[in-house]
Amino acid sequence: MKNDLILANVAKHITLDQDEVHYFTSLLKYREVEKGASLLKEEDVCTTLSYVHSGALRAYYLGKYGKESTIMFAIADWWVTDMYCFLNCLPAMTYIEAIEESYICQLSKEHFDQLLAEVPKFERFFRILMQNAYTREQLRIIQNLSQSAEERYRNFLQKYPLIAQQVTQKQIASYLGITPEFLSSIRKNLN
Amino acid sequence: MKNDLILANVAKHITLDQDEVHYFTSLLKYREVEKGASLLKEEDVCTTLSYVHSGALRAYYLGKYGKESTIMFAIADWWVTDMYCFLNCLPAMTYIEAIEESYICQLSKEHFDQLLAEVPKFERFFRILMQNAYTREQLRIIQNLSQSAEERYRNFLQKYPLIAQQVTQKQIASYLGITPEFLSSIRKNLN
DNA sequence: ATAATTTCTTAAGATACCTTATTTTTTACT
DNA sequence: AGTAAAAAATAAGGTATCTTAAGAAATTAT
Repeated sequence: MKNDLILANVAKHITLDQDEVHYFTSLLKYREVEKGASLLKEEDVCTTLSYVHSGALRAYYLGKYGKESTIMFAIADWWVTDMYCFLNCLPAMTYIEAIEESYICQLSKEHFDQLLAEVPKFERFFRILMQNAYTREQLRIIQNLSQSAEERYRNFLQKYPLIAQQVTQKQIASYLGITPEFLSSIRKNLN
Repeated sequence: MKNDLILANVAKHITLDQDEVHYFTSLLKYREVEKGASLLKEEDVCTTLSYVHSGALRAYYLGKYGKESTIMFAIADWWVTDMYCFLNCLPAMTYIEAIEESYICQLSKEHFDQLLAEVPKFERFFRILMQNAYTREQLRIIQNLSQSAEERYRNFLQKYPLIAQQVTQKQIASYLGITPEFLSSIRKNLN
């Protein structure tokens, strides 16, 4: 059934008994998000953590003069939120939008806290989730600091081939920190 | 005594009873690192997580043509390691060196795993540590993508005033992703 | 299907940031 | 204290990447 995917995701790191499975799934709310719709807007208090069941979302920061910087793409089996604002119950600094029709599964901050209190195994689960997120972001920083735009683009294609197919070049450019025009010229010179 | 600092750090997020305190501290190894000495070199298997009791360390990546990119500075009360390689028992991708004479306290990977198994509260502690590291790195990515070098420098000074005093401009430049010459020219034009 | 938007490409000129080299200043060593 | 080494400043010329603008291609909406 529909909980299979998220339960398999959890089972990668911890083993739940039946009661725990039942309790955990009772906290989840499924939701459909149309292509182009916003899940989170800047200044909305960010109250939910989302698991992507299907589709694709994009988290981005809106800078001065309307310049977008893509923070992450989240396709099936990824978790996404404005983590800092979620954890601290603050208005979001970022936007999250669906770049395809998506089906997601949400855990509110309240339920997140309850879950950690009731089923301490989830401390382990989220420790590993945060660990992976941290090391991923750190690698991205290293690459942003040490590589040229072309190298970063090649890396992106290699690391996220599925995402590369689902998103526009404009969005990839904003993830790499370059303009779409420059990405276009990189692509032209690739071979 | 010497464990006070690290215990206060732990106590920010979890409360230990006396046995747990005793067990935890029994796993720690204190170590002095001279200014300029390496704690970790690329290709060494990264087997320890370090808490900085006093002094200052710097983690950096060594890129093509010998270009250094500073990943993080760690002053008193910070934790530092090559997290990805520590967690996965892999040869390090980065270097860690003391930029001042430092006194650190180390937890081996083996003891780290034991600690999590024996005292599950530490899952919570490290979940929060990883969370904070993740959100910090994410903010850094947003700033790297959206701000000019001058803005990033101003931010750095504001966010890490203590670190700014302890490290050289060359090191700050390599943290910001610019050359020391360019940082020098930014500083000249600041007022 | 057609029109309307949005994305992608191309190209010329602009700018942020880099490279190299030299001098001055600060720090480390005996 | 004096010397060697490293860091910081300065400046000229170079390059990666940006800006602007226009047209072609693809996607979306009517």
